[in-house]
Amino acid sequence: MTRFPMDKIVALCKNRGFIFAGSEIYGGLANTWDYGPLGVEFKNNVKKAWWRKFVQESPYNVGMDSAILMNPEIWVASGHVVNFNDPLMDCKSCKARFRADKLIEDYAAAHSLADVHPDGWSHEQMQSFIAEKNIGCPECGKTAFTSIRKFNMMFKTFQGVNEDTANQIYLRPETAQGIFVNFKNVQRTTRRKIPFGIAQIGKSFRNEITPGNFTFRTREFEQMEMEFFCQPGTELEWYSYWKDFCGNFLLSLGVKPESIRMREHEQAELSHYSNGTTDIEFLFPFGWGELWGIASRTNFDLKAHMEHSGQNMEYQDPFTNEKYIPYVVEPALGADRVALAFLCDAYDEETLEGGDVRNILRLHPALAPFKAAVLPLQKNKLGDKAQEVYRMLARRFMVDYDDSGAIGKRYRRQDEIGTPMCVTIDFDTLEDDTVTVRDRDTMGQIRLPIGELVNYIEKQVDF
RNA sequence: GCGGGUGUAGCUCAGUGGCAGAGCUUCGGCUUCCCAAGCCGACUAUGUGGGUUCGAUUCCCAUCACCCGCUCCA
Repeated sequence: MTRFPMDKIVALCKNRGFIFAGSEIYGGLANTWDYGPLGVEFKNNVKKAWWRKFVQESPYNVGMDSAILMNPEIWVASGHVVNFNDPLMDCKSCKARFRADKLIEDYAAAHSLADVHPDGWSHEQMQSFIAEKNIGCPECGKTAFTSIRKFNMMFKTFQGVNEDTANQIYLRPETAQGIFVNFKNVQRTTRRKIPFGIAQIGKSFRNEITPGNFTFRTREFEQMEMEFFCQPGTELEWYSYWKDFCGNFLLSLGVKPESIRMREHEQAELSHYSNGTTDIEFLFPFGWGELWGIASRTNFDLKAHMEHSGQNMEYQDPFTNEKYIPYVVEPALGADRVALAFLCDAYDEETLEGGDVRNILRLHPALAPFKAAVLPLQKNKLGDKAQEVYRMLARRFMVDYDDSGAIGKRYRRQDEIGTPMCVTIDFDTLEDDTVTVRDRDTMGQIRLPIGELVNYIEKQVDF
């Protein structure tokens, strides 16, 4: 299978108005990206598809949209204030930078110290362990490190007029907590019985040390997360249910089976609160990258909020009257990331008989920015009729209109932005109200009455 | 944040201490009318800030951005 380099994807995105570099006229701002006219349609379609499968069609789930700014105590309870930072240290000799916990883990693995897990350690503990064991720099072998500096990945800002620490709040580093703190509200108002899930799409912010690879890792990103609440003991069944569900979601939207794989986390790799985690990975141009994390999180989050806020987070089973804190399965997906995956998977170049190359985005019609383009074969005499067809379709779908240049050139333009169907108006259209519908992938053509167009497109766009 | 490299038009590339060039793209016109045809015309650039100099796109410094390596987990 051909993997095209990322440059090609980036170039196409910039040229055709999918994604632009952020703040460009001021020299840019590292790793920020703006979605252009086609990009926003495309990304909205990705989100719509997810929402349809995870909320609209789901017998279990409901949706919500929580605030980005939240009470800072939430991040204390969730562990983000304490744990969401990287303990960094630099080698004084070769200037290489390392995470102290990684150094210790690697050392423990190399020396088969099974009971050494630096996850919960303080900086002092880590520092003295490194000194005690004389752990050296993996680059140059020297043992002189700077002291550990903590780097919290949460963006800080201030609420109100006083910029002092009392007013300091965070931009959320994940959307999940907005769901957890609303668990009772949602359960009560929707009268849901467990099992049920709450889904949310929204922006999150992480001050990553090393973002990069186009929109794969950015400091501002959009998440599509779902927290699924279930009875303790049933969580692993649901965990495997949602794993399959997520995989099927990607395949139903045209992701090539060979482009994705499931990677189950090893026992040692699991977070301390998780009893099962799987990553769905995608083969990006730069290699395999995580797309979708599906984690069985036990009752860690609800329990933490219950203890920290003093509010009861228990659910009472209406049949058995048993009270418990629900267990949670969380499929968390990056919207920008999965959009990028769809783009990489869809990008194709085809060499035609004449030798020239056709660029095609083989996006699933449900995801394509434009569902169809209306093209009059001749501008002056067929323009009115074409406009009429365009207006009719525009009431139902995003459609493009193009009357400039040769017809073949216009087909190519649409191929490059992933438009699945081209509706061509010719002189016969004026006689019998039929049009040519040209297919992006096969380049094949069929003749359809104008009256059947909406239904035809509707059928193609479904998934 | 560290090490190495690169910044000229929307894109791909020329070029010079003294008026900045080509191809493609885009737009307009003519022509054609079912797969990037042709002809005519038009728009658009030395990343940013400072220094040396009579004069800097060119030389120097800083800065910003991008690319390649160390990074992690949406």
